[in-house]
Amino acid sequence: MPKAAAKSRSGKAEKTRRQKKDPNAPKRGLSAYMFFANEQRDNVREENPGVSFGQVGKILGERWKALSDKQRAPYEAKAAADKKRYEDEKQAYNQAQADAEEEESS
DNA sequence: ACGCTGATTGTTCAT
DNA sequence: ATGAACAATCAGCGT
Repeated sequence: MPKAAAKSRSGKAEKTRRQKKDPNAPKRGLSAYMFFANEQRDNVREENPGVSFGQVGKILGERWKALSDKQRAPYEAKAAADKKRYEDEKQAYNQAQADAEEEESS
């Protein structure tokens, strides 16, 4: 194991509370679950017809972990690729900031 | 140097 | 259009 996350993810079951305060918020990349859900969404719904989002959502999460590490690998790979995408915006964001600063200095 | 928190991402479903 | 469980993330900031 590389390392252990000794914290319960900020422990906040709030909700999609976002709304950044940055000018061009470099929204991070998607996560492995996003890609996994993209592929499994139809599969899960296929095996669980009639299940409302409540069930599908939970089942989806259960199956997600049900996969083997190498099974999630492709999704993680996408997540990594997506993160790269985010890197680009984050970089542009940093640069834009520096640029704005320069302008501000002007 | 170290760790935490917050912000974000997409699905489905209903309203 | 948005919210909510489901999971990952991980980059920036503060101490």
